[in-house]
Amino acid sequence: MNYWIMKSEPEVFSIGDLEKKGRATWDGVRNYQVRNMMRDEMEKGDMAYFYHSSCEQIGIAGIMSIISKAKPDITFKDKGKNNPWLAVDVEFIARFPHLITRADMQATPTLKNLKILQKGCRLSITQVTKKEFEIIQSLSFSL
DNA sequence: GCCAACGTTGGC
DNA sequence: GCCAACGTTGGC
Repeated sequence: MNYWIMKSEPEVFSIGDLEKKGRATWDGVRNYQVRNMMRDEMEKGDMAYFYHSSCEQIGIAGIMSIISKAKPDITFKDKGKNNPWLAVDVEFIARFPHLITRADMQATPTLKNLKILQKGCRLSITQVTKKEFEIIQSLSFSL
């Protein structure tokens, strides 16, 4: 069982959109490092936080689970080339009553190694430890 | 909107 | 395979 943080711009796809749909395909990943993680390390049953990026309120908005293995990303449209990209299906679990902001996480010393907080991190999906996952969950209650 | 930090591309 | 130029990401 693995734990993840997955970024999305809420103007494109938000936790509210996922809540309405219940399930969705996490597609559009166009980074080989991220693709390889999806292919090699993501498993059905993994847990993931939904992170809102590039917006007014940056931070973790809720929880979802991974409900499929990596499969071809059908949003890739380039006939003549074979499709290197992958997607996974996710399912809504919960929306946090209050967003856990980036600043909240930066102010938490035990989260200082979070990849998402490192300068220059542009990976849309990063793995977190079980410990970090639990610390974030505890923040959702204490804020 | 700015810009640093990456990733990708393409000529050599 | 090197590396400059370019494009993209994403916090601020």
